[in-house]
Amino acid sequence: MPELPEVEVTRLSFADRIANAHISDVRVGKPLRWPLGVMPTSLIGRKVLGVRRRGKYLLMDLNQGLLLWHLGMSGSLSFSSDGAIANMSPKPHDHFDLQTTHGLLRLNDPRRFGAVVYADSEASASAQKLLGHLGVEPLAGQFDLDTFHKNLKQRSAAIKQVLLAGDIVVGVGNIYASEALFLARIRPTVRANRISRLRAEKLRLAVIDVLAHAVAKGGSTLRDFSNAEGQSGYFQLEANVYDRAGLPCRQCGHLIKRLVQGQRATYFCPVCQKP
DNA sequence: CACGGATCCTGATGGC
DNA sequence: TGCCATCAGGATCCGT
Repeated sequence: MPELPEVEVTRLSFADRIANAHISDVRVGKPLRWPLGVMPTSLIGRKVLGVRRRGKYLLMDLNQGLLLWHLGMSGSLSFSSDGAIANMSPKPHDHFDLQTTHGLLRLNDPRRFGAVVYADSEASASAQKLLGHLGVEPLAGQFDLDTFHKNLKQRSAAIKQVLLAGDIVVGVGNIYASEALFLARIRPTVRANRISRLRAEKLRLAVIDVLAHAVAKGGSTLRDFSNAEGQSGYFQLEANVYDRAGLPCRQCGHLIKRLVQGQRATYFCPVCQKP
């Protein structure tokens, strides 16, 4: 479900409200992608210091250790400060509850590709196994052209798949990869190491632009996205190419094409986007 | 070490 | 209406 913008919007919707809360209970539902890595009851009494984001992970700092949250393909978080949701019994796909003195943080994830993982510190092996290989943050001023272009030159895979891999720059998922490549006018099948410095700069700016814009719009192109306050689902950002196979390009009118790369759908305009 | 494919799981959708 | 195949926002593991 979530790419970087959805994760960030989710974070913004509850981080302030949960800060300084104390964990009063933990409920674990069906197994998620990875085990929690600690006895759930051992978290009771700890204090939530804040919530950061790294790529598509949310990092919840506790006064001792931290929790890493990932929403996978179909996950979403809800947080209720009042008692309304706090008293609601879990629905079938509610697989993790963090009850705090400020409210209930609940993970709903039908496909269970998401996870909540405890780590003693961000530098610990369990955290680094998940975070250690991640690329730079695109919206934190660390995403510079020299490094980006140098990294692209070392990769022979298609640029779409290199973006998705997340080890050069994080947060670009399947929707925004197609959208960014459209904005940069680059064909998704172009090998990364064949991209000129000039085109790498266009792509860098396109990635920043599409992600920042989606965060600012408070949501995304996702049909069923809702933040942790339950505000949902407006399709605010109009996709240029994603899920538009057979429809006319908004720029030139030619028909958008769909192809499959690494078992993932890719959409592009064969006229606007050059090999 | 980078690449391509298989894999985890459930629900929605479309064709017949 | 039922059944089956296909597809879906992610990321890891494995063989090459």
